[in-house]
Amino acid sequence: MTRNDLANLIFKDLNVSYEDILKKYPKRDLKEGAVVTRYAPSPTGFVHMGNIYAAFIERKIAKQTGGVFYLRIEDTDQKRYVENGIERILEDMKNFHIEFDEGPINELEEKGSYGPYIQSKRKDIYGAFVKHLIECDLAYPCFCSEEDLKNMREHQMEVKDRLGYYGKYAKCRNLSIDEAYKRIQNGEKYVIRFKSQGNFDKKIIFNDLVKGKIEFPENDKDEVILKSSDGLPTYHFAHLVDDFLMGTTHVIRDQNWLSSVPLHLELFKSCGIKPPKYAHISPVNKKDGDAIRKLSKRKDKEAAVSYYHELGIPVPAVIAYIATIANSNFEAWYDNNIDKDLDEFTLTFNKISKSGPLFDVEKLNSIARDYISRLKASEVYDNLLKWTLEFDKDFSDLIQKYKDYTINILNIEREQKKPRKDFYCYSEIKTYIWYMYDELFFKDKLNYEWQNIKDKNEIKEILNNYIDNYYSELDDKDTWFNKMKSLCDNLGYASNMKEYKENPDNYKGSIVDISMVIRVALTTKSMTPDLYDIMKLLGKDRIKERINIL
RNA sequence: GGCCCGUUGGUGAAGUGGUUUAACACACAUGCCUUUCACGCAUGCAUUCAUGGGUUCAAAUCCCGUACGGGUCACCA
Repeated sequence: MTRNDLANLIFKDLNVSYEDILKKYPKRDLKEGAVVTRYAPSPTGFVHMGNIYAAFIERKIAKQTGGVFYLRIEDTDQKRYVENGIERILEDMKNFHIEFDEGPINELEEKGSYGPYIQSKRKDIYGAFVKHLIECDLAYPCFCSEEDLKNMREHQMEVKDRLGYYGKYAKCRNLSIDEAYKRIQNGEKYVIRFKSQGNFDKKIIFNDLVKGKIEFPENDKDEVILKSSDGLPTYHFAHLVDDFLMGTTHVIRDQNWLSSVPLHLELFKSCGIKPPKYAHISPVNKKDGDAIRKLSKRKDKEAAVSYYHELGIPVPAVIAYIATIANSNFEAWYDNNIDKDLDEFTLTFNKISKSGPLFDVEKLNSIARDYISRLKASEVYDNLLKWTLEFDKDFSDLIQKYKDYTINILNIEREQKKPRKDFYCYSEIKTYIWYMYDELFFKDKLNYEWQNIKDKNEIKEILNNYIDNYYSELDDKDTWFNKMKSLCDNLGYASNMKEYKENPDNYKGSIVDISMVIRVALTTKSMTPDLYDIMKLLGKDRIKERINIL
């Protein structure tokens, strides 16, 4: 028996060879400096902000060098499969402007010539590689049962030895070819393990693009590379094969892979393949009381992609926030280049947080508020319409019926150097402007937020006097304000704030109180945008109507 | 337990041996403003960079120890 016989027995159904595959996947023809990255999720269909953060970085790094960014589905653990998982991933990514040059485009089809991009469809490819390794005496079948491994681990803990399948613990490593052959023929279950040549007492140094120089002991564990349960490779082996064949130049992945780097480096080395560059990024964190922990899809509502969609937080703002936590210098760039495309910003590895950014909803909201404030009224209208169509049908009917009117409302104190920053999301808008629609204003019992002046008679007197003797729709803002002052003088309220502050006892109140009465009467709210504009949009008849119901 | 990584204000952070008496932004507080709130403007908010020691004329920045936090040690990715 030779190793080749053993390899042939294990892969008797395989009809591609290692050499065939190498020929089938040529090196990518890229220009100097072009980077190839990938986003490689399990097909659980669940995308959360941590994924968006990682994918954003992966895509950005590739695209800014004129490289390739592709999607690879890592479904070697079939337990993780979720119906329509791929399509959901694709959709969420697309919503955050993360698109792939290559990869699956739905459950069945894909684009790009380095596929298949779904690992479960690459079984033969992995097989050919493993077969090659067995022939080269770099891999071997292992018949240890789960029970055996458990016992081994317990023993190791007892004698305080390093955990794992290595050195003297690697029992199947020295099985003769004949014995292995026989046991396989007898139908015994086995996995394929990598035959490590490493020495734990020796150090390797590698340069992580985010974390910097890191020193590790060499790998000496004979890790499983092919599982017996489904014949699919483990992550480590799929990483080697796929990232090599697909031409990944930079592997950007979660830092939980950092400690596997010695293994991966050895895998590449034994296969005579140049390893990719690595960048290990820390997960997005969240402050939970005093503790800092990973952003959790179960505990943190803001971790879910749907949170932004349902609230109507503008996607560009979320992306801008992601960019600011990815590279802190982005914020300054963004402030100075608000009109430029985000793709013009250059993301750098050494500015990526080593310890993991803290997700801060307040900060995100601030960016969103700022973003919406810079939009034109018509753009806000379009976005608002889109949101209401999905989440608030009644309101969407209303704003469509009064389209121009709505745009005018949204335009109050907008499209100027320093626009108002009232809302950070589209779901908030209704609570700010509902009173501008008679259909909503006269619908339910109103809850007026009266301030200093609460007396109904006083209020009515002020309002009637004002509407009958002062207000005209034709007035410009200065005239409007001067008339307000005259009203104050007439009723014993101070029209000049300075004088009022000096001698408050000389007056019943000030122009602030008078303005407030008018504001609350017309809107019920004590907080609104510019009163002059509101009144102008309402028109005198509707103003009268609102005064009369008091 | 072994092996790795990290630790600058309420938060994100800038900072890579010397104009750093630690930038900027968010948050917070106070004040100002010919209409409240908001916006805006102004001011305040780390004598100090987890901690102890060392190197140096000089350290947040380099080295060592300690503490705390995180990761990993699966036929899961």
